Amino acid sequence: MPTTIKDVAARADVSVATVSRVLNGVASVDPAMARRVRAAAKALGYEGNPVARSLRTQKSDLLALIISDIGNPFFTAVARGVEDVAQTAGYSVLLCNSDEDSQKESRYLDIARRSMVAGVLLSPNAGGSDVTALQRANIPVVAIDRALDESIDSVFVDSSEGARSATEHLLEQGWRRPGCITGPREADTAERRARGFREALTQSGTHPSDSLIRYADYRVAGGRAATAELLDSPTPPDAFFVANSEMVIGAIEEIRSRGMRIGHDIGLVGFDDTPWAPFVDPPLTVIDQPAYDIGAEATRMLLQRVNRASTDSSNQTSDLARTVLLRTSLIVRGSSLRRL
Amino acid sequence: MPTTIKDVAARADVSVATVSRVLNGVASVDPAMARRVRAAAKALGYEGNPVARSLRTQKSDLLALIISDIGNPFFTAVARGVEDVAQTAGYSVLLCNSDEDSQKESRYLDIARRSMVAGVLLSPNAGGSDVTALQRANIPVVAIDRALDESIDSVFVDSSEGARSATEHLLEQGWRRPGCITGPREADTAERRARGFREALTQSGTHPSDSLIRYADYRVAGGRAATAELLDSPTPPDAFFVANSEMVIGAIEEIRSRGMRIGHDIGLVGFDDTPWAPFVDPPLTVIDQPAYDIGAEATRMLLQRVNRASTDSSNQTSDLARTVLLRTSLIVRGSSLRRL
DNA sequence: TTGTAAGCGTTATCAC
DNA sequence: GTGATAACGCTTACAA
Repeated sequence: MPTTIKDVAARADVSVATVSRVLNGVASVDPAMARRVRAAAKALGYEGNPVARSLRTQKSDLLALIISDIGNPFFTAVARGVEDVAQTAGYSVLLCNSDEDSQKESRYLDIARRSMVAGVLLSPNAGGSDVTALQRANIPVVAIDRALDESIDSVFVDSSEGARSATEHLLEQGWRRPGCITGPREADTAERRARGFREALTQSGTHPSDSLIRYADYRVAGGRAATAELLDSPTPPDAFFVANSEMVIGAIEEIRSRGMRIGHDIGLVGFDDTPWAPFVDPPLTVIDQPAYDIGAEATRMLLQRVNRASTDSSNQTSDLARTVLLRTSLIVRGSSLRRL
Repeated sequence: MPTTIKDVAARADVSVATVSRVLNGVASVDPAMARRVRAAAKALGYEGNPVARSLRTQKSDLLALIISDIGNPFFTAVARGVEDVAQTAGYSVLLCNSDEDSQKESRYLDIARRSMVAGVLLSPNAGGSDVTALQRANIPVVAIDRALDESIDSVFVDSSEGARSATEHLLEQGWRRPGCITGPREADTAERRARGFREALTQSGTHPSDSLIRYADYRVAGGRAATAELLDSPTPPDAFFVANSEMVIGAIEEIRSRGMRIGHDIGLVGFDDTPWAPFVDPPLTVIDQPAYDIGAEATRMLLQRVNRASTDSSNQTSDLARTVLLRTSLIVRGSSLRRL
């Protein structure tokens, strides 16, 4: 039986209304009384009941972060950024892993809404996510990593630029026929990365044949299968740009299993830096995303909306949605170099 | 304005009490009425308000999982196991990252309690965690990865056995002077792993000098510093057993920076398998923990407590705490082999 | 079997 | 400036 506001009121010999006012710093109360209240609250170790408060105010100090793959270091870095900013602003983060499963995702979206979270950060499922219920409930949403729709704030990197610079780098190193393994067709990041790949090829005067591109599932196994397919094609690529850090593991597996040597017979560039990238043999060249910053920035945007939503009772959808595009960077290591 | 129980009652032309009874399947109600209620609920898309329910029942269908490092693949695998079991049982998981910071941890512990979660899964902070408030509130706790205290259910692996087999393996491979880099003194896993290391040495007839053991912080940088120290000592080790997957990255960094070759000049065994362990140069030998199973099993234990706590009103601390010890396995790859 | 009503712990709207 | 009190949406005695 935790201390309630009643206990505090009784001890301070004031009404519960006054206690609430003092503790929330709303309206003005007699300084002496305020002191009594604060003393009583402290003495009793009063903490307040967030559930009751939520029921009454119809909101909480919880943020939901729904990510599509908790095993992906990119998302854990995002989560850190989110958490740091949220924490500082007095919010806590409910972290949900949808595992790229749209059923799980919509379940979590439901829970978030019904639990009256203050806002939702979402890395949308490849299939596209339905956030209309959230919008109807006036709960702000910010999309992370992938775009959602025009009415939703988003934070992500310029995927096609990243892909382009990866591919250009491969060509500069003397690889003749780069291939591309990207994510599922439904994911806009996958399309953008494929597009950047094509652009680089076109710009270099090569025709970007679709036979050099494979759409996989952003998973290790999918990456491996796609690599095998490409390698088995009549005119196999001599280098790969692989669009995330899970699939690149699969690519490495497959290449190794065929006895080919990365950095000699095959060039390789991944997407997303990881702690282990420097230690694989040879060290992995990657396109790095500022994952922490993505999380932090998205949370800042979300909290802006949250605050506006509470002040202004009007529907926030009237505001224009903002999109923040962060830059990737190329980190050159051994896997993309061409040693003969 | 979501549908409330009142709306359903009005539409079905019954009292709210009846609606509640039908939807919760408690007590018996007239079948015809029940049908009407269900129809109304469906028509209105009634979902129920978990916050109101929690306030009334003083519990929720949320589980809190507080882990000490979200960047560590071991914990993300644990999280997957937790989530799968929880999901199946109709619970959702609030995932919190304490980042090995006891302030953050106790903050999350507080939030969990005050949010009336049904139970808490905790990978205790190295410094030891205070869960007495949770126990007072009758919220079951299960410790993961590290032991907490005798009154708390726990699930973890036999750390000293794992460390012993790692060290024995190193000796069998012909390394003469294995060193050990373990976690912080306050973490019982760190002590246990150091103990296993010592035992293996003793058993082989060597005296396990403390100068071969370093306590670090389970982080990359700490692992690197400890490796450097050991390597700089008057009689440096020729092999390392490193007690987690973060620190082993630091160890590899340091060894490389000195131009030493793992698997030739230096042997190496890590703790925890990771997706990239097969690809570092040379592939990393590790002690593998069944992380997913740890999460799943811990959640099963927790849910047992949760159900008992709700049925039985007596204090659950009277039951004996259970400890489940899972087994590690040695995965031999190149880093522990001794090629001359 | 069903309905009425009392809470759960807050906040917010009133009168005073 | 302060205190009753209604309301948030639900569950659960207790009556009927």
